[in-house]
Amino acid sequence: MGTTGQLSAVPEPKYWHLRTVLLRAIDSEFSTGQVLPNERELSARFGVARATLRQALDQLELEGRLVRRRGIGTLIAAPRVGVPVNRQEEGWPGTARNQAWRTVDCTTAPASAQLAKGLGIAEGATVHTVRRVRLVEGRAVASESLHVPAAALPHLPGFRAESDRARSVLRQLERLEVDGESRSVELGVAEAEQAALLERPPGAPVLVMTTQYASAGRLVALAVATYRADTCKLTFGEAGLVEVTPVGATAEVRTAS
Amino acid sequence: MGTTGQLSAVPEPKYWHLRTVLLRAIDSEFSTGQVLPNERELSARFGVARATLRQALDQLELEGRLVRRRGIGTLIAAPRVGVPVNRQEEGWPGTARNQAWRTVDCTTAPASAQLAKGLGIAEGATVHTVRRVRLVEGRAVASESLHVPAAALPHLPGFRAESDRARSVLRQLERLEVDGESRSVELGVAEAEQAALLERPPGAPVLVMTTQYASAGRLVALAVATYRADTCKLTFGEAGLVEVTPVGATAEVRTAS
DNA sequence: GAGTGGTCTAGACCACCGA
DNA sequence: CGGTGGTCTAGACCACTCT
Repeated sequence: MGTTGQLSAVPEPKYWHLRTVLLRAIDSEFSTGQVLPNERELSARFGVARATLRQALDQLELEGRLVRRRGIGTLIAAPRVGVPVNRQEEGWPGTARNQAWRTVDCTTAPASAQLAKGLGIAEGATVHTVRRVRLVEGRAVASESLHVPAAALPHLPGFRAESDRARSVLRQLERLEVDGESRSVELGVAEAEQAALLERPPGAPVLVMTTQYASAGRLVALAVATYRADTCKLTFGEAGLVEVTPVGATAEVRTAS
Repeated sequence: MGTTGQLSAVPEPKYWHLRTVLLRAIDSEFSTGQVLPNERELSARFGVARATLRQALDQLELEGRLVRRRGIGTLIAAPRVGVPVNRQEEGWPGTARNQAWRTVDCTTAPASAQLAKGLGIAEGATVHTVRRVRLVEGRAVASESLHVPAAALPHLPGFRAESDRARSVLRQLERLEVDGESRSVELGVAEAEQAALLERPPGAPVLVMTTQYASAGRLVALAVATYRADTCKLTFGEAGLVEVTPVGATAEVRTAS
């Protein structure tokens, strides 16, 4: 005994310790938008390899505390914006005067097996798909694919320009009196296409929200929305019982011991 | 011109390309629980450094497609389980015959500034905190801190054993007729303590769900729950309009082009 | 002990940004 | 152009698990 004699129960990895140190520094000594020293200097200052330092920064970026911009530097991130996902706030029926969504394109095609299952229809049935981007303060925070079976929209006018068709689909949906919805949220990463729409590199973490809309007991739409996980906090429920909860996301909520 | 002459618009990083290749392989050639070849062999097979291969595996793990176990290997992950977060399903009022939650401990202490703000009470006011772990099929999927101002529980009996006090707090809350809730979900990473409860290493990605419960227009509880992002998909709303939507999390929902 | 994933290093080159 | 973060390499050692 004594060869590796240590009292340290589980020697914390360097990068994790570094993360903690940096997190404290961020909380106490820096403010939003401020740039950190560059990675080469930080790694030297802490006496670790650059890769190790980067591992710590990766964590903090995942937590939404840092933003790294190629060619610029590493900045302190602004607190995440709360994005309401109520049906009303979402501006979904009510497209008219809500600038929060920008339509990208609209396609009509037979449903894939996967999509058919999600919509509860037969594979190959015709489905309209509207792709939209959600904007908050001018920045893209989410991209959504809204799938609507053609069968659910009996009165859709014939051929039109793409942008017109998108509007038609949304308006028809609005008239359908959606009376129920079922949502799920999980973690994902942005594929190339999504990433481009969200102005992020491929592989960026996203919150994938899948919503089934029902009308008169039947599914009438399936929406798959990917929200930037770095900048977004999804908010549900009766809008704002009390103002946004600023309780630390990751940091534990502690009462004095 | 011609010095770096390439037609490839944006040369995809190797690790991202690798991820795509591996993802296809996972989808087509492997099934849940199966183990992949080890990292050294895979990196050799693809002709990349091990670190690069690991970067690709990191992505797939974040997407919940792989599980890596030290000393064992890299396995194909089971599909994420849908975890309902309705008030009923949550077994929150209704603690009695719901085995889904296991109480860890219960403390009573003055509220920190942060916590006070989240609860809309004065800093230093007494708050009961019940920590619980949510189990699904015997596995811990979430850990929750439920904060309840003492002022909201007028009839709480005096001193008791910790486990008894936890029960009392929950039962009192149950009688309070919660009539509203406001939730938010964001991405975080597990700190040491959470990580231990969730049987995950520190830094593991989690979905942080913050819930404010109201009764008669007043906030009566604040819950901060961290769900394992690797294995969980949070499901909201009128439980199951249709069965679970198996639409790919990250994979785009595509209609034939 | 043999095999696995986890951490860490020291260095290189690239892509992007601003001056 | 110089400075930044992003990618990639080849190697080392550690912690863990199973046999």
